[in-house]
Amino acid sequence: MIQAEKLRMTQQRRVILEELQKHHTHPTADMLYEIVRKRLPRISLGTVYRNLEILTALGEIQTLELSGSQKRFDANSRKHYHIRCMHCDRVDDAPIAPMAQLEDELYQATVYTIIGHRLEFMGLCPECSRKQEEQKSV
Amino acid sequence: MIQAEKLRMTQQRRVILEELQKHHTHPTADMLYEIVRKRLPRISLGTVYRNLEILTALGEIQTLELSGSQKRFDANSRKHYHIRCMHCDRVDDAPIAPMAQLEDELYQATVYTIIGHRLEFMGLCPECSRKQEEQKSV
DNA sequence: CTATCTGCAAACAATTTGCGGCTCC
DNA sequence: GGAGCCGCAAATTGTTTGCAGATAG
Repeated sequence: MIQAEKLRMTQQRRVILEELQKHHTHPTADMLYEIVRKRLPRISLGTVYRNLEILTALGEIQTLELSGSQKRFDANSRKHYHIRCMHCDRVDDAPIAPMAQLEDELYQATVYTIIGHRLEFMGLCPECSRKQEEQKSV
Repeated sequence: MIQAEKLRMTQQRRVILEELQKHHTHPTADMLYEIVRKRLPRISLGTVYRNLEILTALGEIQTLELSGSQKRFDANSRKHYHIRCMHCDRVDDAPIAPMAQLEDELYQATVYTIIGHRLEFMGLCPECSRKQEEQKSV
């Protein structure tokens, strides 16, 4: 259990949060590590992981478990959906509102107590769509 | 690229498929390994992984990338949603039909070419719901 | 001061892979 | 007979953790 009042605002924690807020690319831990390293060259990947976990527990950011082998991090902690490019792994916000009513549909049908849902779209980003079109026409 | 006509039906491959078809628990690779080991004690975990990958490529089964650190496998290769118990990690089919119209909603709003979506529900299974109720009343 | 935090390196967990021998067709 | 497969063990990948020294408040 993390107690907010015991936390310090270290240089590392502040820079990690600032850089995540700046980048809207939903970076993985190691991508963010490379970004943060430009400002704090001696930071370690372990510190990045530790702080991302703490910031998530505080509700400052959110940890995304999308398909793919790596977690992604998002400075926007409000509920929203994502779309991922199946070709280059780019992740963007899906511009549609969360649909709580999806859970209502299940409510009568399941023996589970429903707590939430995750919706993720798969597709091709504009760049990869274009490349694929070029392929076809050859 | 896997070519179906070059594949053999080995004992291992057949038993892995049979056991996955028997169990509707959406097992992880190591759970299935333990199950299959009762019939083929000398099988290796690597063989289980290799065959699950091949059977997925053939469309015989599907690999589920739900939240959590391990992949799950499902002998039902048709599109359907799942619900996972946040407490004990049990996974069941979510008894509602796939909603292709979710993708229509995004269609006009995004610059992506939409190819599909994944929807996963989180909740508490009956056993864990009950246990939590008991906790409260203490 | 001192509890919390960091860098480092080792540990861990899930999955993948190289290899030499085996087996299905 | 030989391409495809297996068991085994080592490698890889992403993430977590133990520890001794550093630092925020």
